[in-house]
Amino acid sequence: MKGAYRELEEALRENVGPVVVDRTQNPKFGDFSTNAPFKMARERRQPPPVIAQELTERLRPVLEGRFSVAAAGGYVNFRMEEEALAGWTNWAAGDPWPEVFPKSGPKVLVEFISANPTGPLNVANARAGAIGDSIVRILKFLGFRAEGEYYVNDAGRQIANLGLSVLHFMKPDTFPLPKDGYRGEYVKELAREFVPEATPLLAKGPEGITLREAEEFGRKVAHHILKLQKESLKRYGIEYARFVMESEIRGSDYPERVYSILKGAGLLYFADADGNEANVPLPETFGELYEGDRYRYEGYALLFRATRYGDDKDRVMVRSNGEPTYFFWDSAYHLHKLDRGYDYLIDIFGPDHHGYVPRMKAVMGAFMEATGTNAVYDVIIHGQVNLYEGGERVRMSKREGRIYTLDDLVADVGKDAVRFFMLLRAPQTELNFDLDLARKAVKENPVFYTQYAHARIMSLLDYAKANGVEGKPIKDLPGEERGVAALVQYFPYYLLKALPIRLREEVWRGLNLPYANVEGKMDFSPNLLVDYLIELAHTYHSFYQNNRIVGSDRQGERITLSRAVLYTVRYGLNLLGVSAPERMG
RNA sequence: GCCCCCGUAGCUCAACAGGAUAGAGCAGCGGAUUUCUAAUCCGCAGGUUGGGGGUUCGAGUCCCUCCGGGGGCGCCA
Repeated sequence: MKGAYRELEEALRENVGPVVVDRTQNPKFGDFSTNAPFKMARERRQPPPVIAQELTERLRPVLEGRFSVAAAGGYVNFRMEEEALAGWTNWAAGDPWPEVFPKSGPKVLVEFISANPTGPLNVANARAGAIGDSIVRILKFLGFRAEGEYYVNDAGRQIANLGLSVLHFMKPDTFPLPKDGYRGEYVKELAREFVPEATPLLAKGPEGITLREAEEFGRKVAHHILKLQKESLKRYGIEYARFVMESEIRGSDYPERVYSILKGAGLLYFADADGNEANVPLPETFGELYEGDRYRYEGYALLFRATRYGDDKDRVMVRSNGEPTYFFWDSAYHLHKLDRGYDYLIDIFGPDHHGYVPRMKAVMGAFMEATGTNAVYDVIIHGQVNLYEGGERVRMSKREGRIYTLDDLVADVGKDAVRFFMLLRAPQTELNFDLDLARKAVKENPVFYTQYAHARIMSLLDYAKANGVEGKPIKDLPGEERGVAALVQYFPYYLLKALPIRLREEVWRGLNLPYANVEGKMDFSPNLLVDYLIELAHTYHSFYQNNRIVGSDRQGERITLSRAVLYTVRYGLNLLGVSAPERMG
């Protein structure tokens, strides 16, 4: 058995084609509907109601016993037959969700957070983490081979900076704090911990230390910070398939490959200080840009013709002083990803990285064209997070040390509330996070409200067991029971809705059903799943309030119904990274 | 100046690929409790979807334009 939604999709796709199945807005139209007749009207030069009528007659025998089918204007509406719905509910009460979709879909890589290992994770990282991890979980659930990945910028000037900052707090009089140095309380703490590693450097004094030595020391510190970040992530319920170190990318042959691919495609050139293309021939390899540590093309920057791929200016890959840009190393990393054979590569960036997207898309476009690789690359920019407390915006200031970290947030309101709240709105929108509300165990708090539905059912099942009441197969669904049962069947529907259309169609394609080839943006909407869970919780609370379960003449059936809700809420919360507690408080 | 996101009920937000009467929650008002967890439920009220124009059988959704809020525009990361 596959559940009502999947059975309907399959029947429609096999008999009509890749049409859109919707939940009806108004229950009087049934449970599901399709507006396919409107879409087919133009091509077939027939009015939608005529097509709707025809489809209705075609589908009736196919869906016999499962759905009643009715044409209404240009729509075709489907209503789950009571006996069939009873069967699907019995099925849902058997904890079926993990098996609903086969696990052999497209390979997807989702990169998220990738914060610099120079300090604790912050509130924006919490948003990216909740979104990214949830997307990976939902994709896996729907059969995709999805992985989360974290890119660690453990190399370069900022890491040297970190090292020098730590040295400064060890010997403030001897070692000046570098410009753009790190100064939070945590840096002082690191200064206390890293004395043994720093001893040789401290002896050399600020003038005696090379940039490379500062960076090597900084990297040790960075890896320690990364360890702390990993612990934060663990407390936050996020698990990655892997962490990729920038230092390893730098030491691999990927920088050389980036150079050779882009040069081969005629997409690199030297520019003078004014940005004008210079008549200076490119060397054969990336390595030949240097002689030892010396840059051979002093005064000339190496540019990538990003404008050929839609960016509004060409982008610097190696500065005129010979130092490659962040963009260059990131390109190497992304080439590495591309080489690993994913079908979809998704990056989740914060709103401050907005301007960075066109150049990444440009270089990825260039890589794919030059190497003949065919993957979909897209970037999700999530909105910023505003914390509110006591009705006022919580102002943060790095300089004054008033920063609110992921750890603070989790310690304050709990992992579950943070993750739930972070997913409450569409990823690209701004999010107002009400700390007071998140802390409260009241129904206005949607996390609590939803978890309570789960705990309530657990408690009910205990009570039923103690009273010798067992679940019985459902045969009919009178009164409010139907509404509860119907909503359970929407679960896979909302999982699909959380995906961009393109990936939704991949699911059907993977099941060898007709599918639509859809281009377009990779907009994920885990917030729709969140809304659904709140609605399911509400519907159950209402049913529970109005209907006695144990002791009623339908006690066995109502236990079965409650169990169907239980597993659905549990899996739903699990996909959000939120726990499903057995009891509250 | 250019680019991106956002603008829907008093507040926070939905509206799934352009489809049916724009939906929730909170706040407000009125009700329900010898409970299988009232940590809950039921009801009422609340809208010119920022303004204007266009495309369409049909627009909150697409296009143009204006207004407002946020973000980005570096040989920083």
